[in-house]
Amino acid sequence: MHETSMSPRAAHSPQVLEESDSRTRILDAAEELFAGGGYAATPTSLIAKLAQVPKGLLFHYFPRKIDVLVALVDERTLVEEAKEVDAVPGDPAGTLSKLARRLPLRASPAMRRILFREADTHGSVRERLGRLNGELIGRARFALELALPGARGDKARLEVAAATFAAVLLYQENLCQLTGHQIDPDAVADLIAHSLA
Amino acid sequence: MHETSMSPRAAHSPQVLEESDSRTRILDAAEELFAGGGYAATPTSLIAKLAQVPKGLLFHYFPRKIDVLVALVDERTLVEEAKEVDAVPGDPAGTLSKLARRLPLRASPAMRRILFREADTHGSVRERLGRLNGELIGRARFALELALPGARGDKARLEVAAATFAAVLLYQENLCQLTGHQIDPDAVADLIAHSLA
Amino acid sequence: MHETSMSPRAAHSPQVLEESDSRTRILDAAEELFAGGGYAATPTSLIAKLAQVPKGLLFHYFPRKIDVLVALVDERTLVEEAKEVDAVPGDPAGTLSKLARRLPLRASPAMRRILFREADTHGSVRERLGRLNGELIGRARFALELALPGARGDKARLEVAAATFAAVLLYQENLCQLTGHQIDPDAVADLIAHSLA
Amino acid sequence: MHETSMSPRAAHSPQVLEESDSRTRILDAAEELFAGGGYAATPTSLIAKLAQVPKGLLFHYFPRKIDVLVALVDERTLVEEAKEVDAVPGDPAGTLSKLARRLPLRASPAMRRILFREADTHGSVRERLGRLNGELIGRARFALELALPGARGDKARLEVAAATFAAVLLYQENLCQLTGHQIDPDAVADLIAHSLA
DNA sequence: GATGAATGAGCTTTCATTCAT
DNA sequence: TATGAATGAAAGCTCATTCAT
Repeated sequence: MHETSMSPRAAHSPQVLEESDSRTRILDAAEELFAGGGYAATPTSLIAKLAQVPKGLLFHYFPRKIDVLVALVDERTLVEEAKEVDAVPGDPAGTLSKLARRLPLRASPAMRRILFREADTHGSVRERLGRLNGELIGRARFALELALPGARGDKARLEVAAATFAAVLLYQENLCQLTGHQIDPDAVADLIAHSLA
Repeated sequence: MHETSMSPRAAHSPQVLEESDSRTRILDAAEELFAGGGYAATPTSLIAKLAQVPKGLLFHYFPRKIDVLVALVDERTLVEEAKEVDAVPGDPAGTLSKLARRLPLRASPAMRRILFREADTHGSVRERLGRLNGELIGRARFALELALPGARGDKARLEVAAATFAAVLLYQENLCQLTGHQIDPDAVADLIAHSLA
Repeated sequence: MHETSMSPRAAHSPQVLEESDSRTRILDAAEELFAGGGYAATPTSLIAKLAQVPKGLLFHYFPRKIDVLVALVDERTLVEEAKEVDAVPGDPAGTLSKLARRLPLRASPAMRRILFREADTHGSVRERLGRLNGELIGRARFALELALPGARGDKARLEVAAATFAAVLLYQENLCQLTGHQIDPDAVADLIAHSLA
Repeated sequence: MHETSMSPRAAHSPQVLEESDSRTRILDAAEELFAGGGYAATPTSLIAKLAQVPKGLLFHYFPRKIDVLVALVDERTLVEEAKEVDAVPGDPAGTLSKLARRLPLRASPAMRRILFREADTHGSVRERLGRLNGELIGRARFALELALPGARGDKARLEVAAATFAAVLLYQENLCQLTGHQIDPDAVADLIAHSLA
């Protein structure tokens, strides 16, 4: 409806998904391929082919291959400030469950897989992974503090609980699928809540 | 019977010890390099150089590069049957702590890093990672069952506790060091024990 | 009279001086870069960047890269007719010294370096280098004839003297600086004068 | 005689010219091409083709393209110590002429052309050119000292004469052929001898 | 005139793998 | 079993040149 009524030049307007700009298509392709086969094993030629751009254009935007990975990490793993944590006082299990459900923050599963795989190869990736992990722990800690207003458990135990929950969340998504072992975040939330009771 | 030394002779003659055989040195080098930079980013020439063997010899033992990885996974990630779990009835926290301290099973930290990184690339690696994870969970479950003879918590909760503990152990070793966030396994053991009380 | 500004208009309007026109800036940049790294090793993109013009504009003025070199040679190595040679009769040494001091003719040191380097690659460059060399020899010969009115030495010896002086002048500038060996043109002028005495 | 009596493997022995080893053929090809078109404008693929070796082998011997140039300079521009200079006392002109005829030292004309062209691009090349020039001047000075035992001219003038002769020799070979202007070294030797008389 | 994204051929280099010895 | 020269496909990257705006 919109497309036909606009103009013959509508094909070039940004809202037409099929024709998103080249740079974005390159990053899309790279995200998919890096997540699937790893950075080192993905030739730039394959990225270009999947993105349907000539190989030279890839290097127009990203002078070196590593710049594609860096751009991906810079632009697609933004860890937004935890504006509001949806905590339910007196219900730490439910609070953690809610947190788990909002997890993606702004990094797709593919991006998180990339962060894990390439972390020890490239400094900037490692730093982002650290930030993501830190933010997740911080958010879990904050949520638990709100959910347990009495501050019943000591600080240290809260910290451990937050780190454990973060570990399960990141671990499960990135690796349990590889092994086939599933962990139900809600059950873990429940477990942790019990331990703080 | 012996899996690392093929010839009984080599294993016994003392002077061979210092000049460990070429095949072993190749695997040692590959383990180090694959863990450090990843399989795809490690040239066979570098493996040969680090192992101090000529390039041709590497291909004598391992006709294709992938065979080095497969051999590594086959020979250096053996998950031994949990013959005995050192459980202390009535002390689930201590029991888990003991389990954590014996974790290496028979896969070195380097090998575990390799398993994680290359899991989604090579089927045989993925399968091993699954086995390792499964074995760890199973052992944690069994340990907890022994430590809590009354079977106080229901089966499902025990399972979640075991999976959570396994997740933290593997997560921390493989990724916390990358991010700098430390998790104390003993504190997690304590946390989980509390949740089962 | 004015050699750099082709159009009288540009030469007179004051505001144009600081923003010298794009074409000139391109040639300035190319002269510097070709002299420094050689024609083949200098990318057009670098010329454009140094000239602070967009890449496309360079190809607007010079459709092919080689046209930049040709324009440089055409416009910046003009060998002017030897209108007047400042000869001092009876003082061949002083006459040659004067000639040496006016050497630049109208080719900068950078342009002469370019002529030497690219001579065997591009015909038009080679031809210019030949003209420059010929003109220099001719001028030296003429100067010596004027300085030695008696025509004491035979013609052939005068010719050799002129060629030797030209060789030293061109050689010294283009290569002595590379090797660090200095030749004082005045001393050579003196030497040659003696040989003709 | 030797070849046939040695063994069937004689075909691989070094004295069979037709089958000189790959590394030498690569350097031969590079010398020819670098002298002709310049280092930067010569693709490694062309070197390999002319040398009749696969492209990969070139990089087996010379990991980077520049290493070919460096090897050429290292191995084919040896400046031998001037053991004996063939000086004729009382005949400086003849002495210089003799020197000129032995000029090649051990750098072929092609190698000398390469030294000149690539001198300002690569430090090691520049250094060799400097050494070559210095050695030539030194030899000319020494020859003149022997030829003029009375040390009639002062030291400084001898030095200038030596430098001038060296300049003409190097200049003529590398550049006069480009421009077509010939300088007869014997005539220059004569000229210089006169100036020292 | 001015602009910079787009293009693809070609460049240097890497690398797994082979093979004669 | 041991060796390293040999091989060529493919990788990352460069670059002159075009072209729509």
